Amino acid sequence: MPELPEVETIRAQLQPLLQGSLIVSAWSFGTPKFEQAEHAAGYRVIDLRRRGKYLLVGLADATVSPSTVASTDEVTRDLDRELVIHLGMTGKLSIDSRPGGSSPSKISAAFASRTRPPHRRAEWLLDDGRVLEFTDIRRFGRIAIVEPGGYFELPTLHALGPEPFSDEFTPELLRNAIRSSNQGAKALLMSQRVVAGLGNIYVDEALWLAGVHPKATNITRQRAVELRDAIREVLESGIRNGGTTLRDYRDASGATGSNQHQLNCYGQAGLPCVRCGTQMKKSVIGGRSTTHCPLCQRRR
DNA sequence: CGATTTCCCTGGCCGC
DNA sequence: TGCGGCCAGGGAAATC
Repeated sequence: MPELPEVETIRAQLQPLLQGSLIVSAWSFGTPKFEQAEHAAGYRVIDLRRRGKYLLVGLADATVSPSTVASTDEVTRDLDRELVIHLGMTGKLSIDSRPGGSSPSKISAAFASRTRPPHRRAEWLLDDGRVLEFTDIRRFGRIAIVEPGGYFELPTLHALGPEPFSDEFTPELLRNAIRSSNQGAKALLMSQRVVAGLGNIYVDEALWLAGVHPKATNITRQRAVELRDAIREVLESGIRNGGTTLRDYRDASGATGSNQHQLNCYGQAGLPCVRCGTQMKKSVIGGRSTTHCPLCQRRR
């Protein structure tokens, strides 16, 4: 279940490997959620950015000189398209570096006749013969080609809240959102509208760390500061540890993360709270399994 | 309009 | 060993 730290880990790995590469050909599984991958053919990769759990691959027309690419910073400019990739539950990105042939035509022919594993959903052939591969067992992922910044086709990305590490993400924003909704803290944080990038694991961890009940609809100013800080802390931990691998998650090199060893709340139902010893309780919120400590996370 | 529920998918796991 | 049933869950659509 790739959340912000997992996507950021993958982004950081792929950025130096993909920046400047020309996508000469593309293949997709052919279903609506993946078929737009094919529209990336003929574009050059300018940069890799991330918004929440979305990976944004900046593309420019193939006529753009690769030498101009190296000088681009993270500011979005001179992009002709964006390739949007969401990993869903089981999405993985990898690069096959095997030589695809000795000439461009042989490379293309090899790509066209390539055998693909059962869960491959998209592939992009690069001009040096490498192949960027997208594999997604459960097909909860999503690939789209959009005009730069034109996210209306992807409602969650379109209405995405601020990045958790940005100055825009303030305790006041958090507090106002929680107080002005009946949804409860967890459901709100899961919606991506208040802050971007949290999923089931890191939400449970952040609420536990800050001592906020998952269904809280009110929160003091002080606790809003603590929750803001807790969100940043659990995400930083996730990034530092290369992501959380419970079952499926692998980074772009196929390696597991190690943040699963740092979890204090997610998956701990029935076990004693590591902070106070009270038995952790399981519930269901918005169809997602939820764990919290009834003592540390009281409703107020 | 906001909140809640359902659905999409597949593999792993459990009990019989 | 085989098999039915259940669980996991992000986001979009349907429904309340």
